[in-house]
Amino acid sequence: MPELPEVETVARQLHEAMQGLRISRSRVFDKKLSLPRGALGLTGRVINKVWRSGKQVVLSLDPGRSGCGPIWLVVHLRMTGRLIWCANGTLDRVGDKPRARWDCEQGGALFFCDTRRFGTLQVCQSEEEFLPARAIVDPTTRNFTMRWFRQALSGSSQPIKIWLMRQDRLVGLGNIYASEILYDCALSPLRPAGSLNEEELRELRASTRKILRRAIQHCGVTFSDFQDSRGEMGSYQVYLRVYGRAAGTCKRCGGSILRIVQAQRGTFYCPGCQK
DNA sequence: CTTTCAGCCTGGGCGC
DNA sequence: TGCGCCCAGGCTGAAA
Repeated sequence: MPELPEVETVARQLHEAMQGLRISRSRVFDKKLSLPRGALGLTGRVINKVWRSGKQVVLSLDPGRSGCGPIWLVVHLRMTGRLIWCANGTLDRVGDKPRARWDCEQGGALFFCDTRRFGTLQVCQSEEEFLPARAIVDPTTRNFTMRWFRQALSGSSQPIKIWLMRQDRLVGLGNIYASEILYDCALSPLRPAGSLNEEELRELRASTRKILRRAIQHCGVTFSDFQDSRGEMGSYQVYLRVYGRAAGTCKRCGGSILRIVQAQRGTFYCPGCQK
C-alpha cells in the first residue's frame, strides 16, 4: 500500500523513537518470512538510523557487541504492511497479529504487521544489496532533474501514468500519487510518456515534487489499511482530488471524474481537463 | 525489446 | 445473516 510519503512518514517516526536503542530480541512468527541467523543476527546491535530507500524502510544497525560489520534490516511494506513502535512493548490498538517483532533493551518493541502478507524482510551486509541502481531516481532528491526526466521519458510509448509507477526508473510513486500528480498538472494518464513537450514535462516534474512534499507534510494518505508507526492515521486523504472519487465532480472544470483500468490498476482522472 | 496477466494473500464492502 | 462476487495503495515472473 504505502507509497513514498507513507514510507517516509514511518521511517521518520521510527527514527525519532528508536535511534540509539539496542535490539535485545528478534522474533519472526510468520514462516513465510525468514531472517538469517548467526553472524547476521540482529540481537545486541544498536539502531543507528531509520530511513527510507525508495518504498523500503531501512534500519541501519551498528555491530554492537557482535564484532561484525554494520548490517541493514530492510522492510518492504507492499500493500498492507505496517511497522508499529510500541513504547510499552505491547501491541495495542492493532487487530493484526504481528509477523515479526523486535524488542529493545531500553524497553519498547517494533512490530511488523501485514494482513495480506505481501511485505518482505531482508537483512543486508552492504547497501548495494538494497539501494536502487544508479540510473533510478528518487523524485524527492536533486537527482530528479529536467535533463534526466526528459531523457528517461523520451521514446517511451508507455502511458505516462504507468511510466510514473515504474520502480526501475523512478522510485516511490504508486497508484494513488500517480493519479493525483497527473490531475495536478492536467495531463491525461493515457498520454504516451514520450509525447510530452518541454512545458508539459516541466509541469509534470513540478507537480510530482509538490504533491509529494505536501503529502509528506501531512504524513501520507490513510485508507483502511494504513496507519503510521504509532498506529495513528495520516491526514492527506482529505486532499485527494481524483483518487477513489469515480463519478465525483472535478473541482477544476466541474466535469465528472472517471475510473479506467490501466495495467490492471484503477486510474482516476478528469477527461474534461486532463489533456 | 514490449505488454499482458496470473499469482501472492486477506478482509471489507456490496448486491442478492 | 450468509454467500458469492469485486475491490484493494505492490511487485514478480512467465507468457505472448
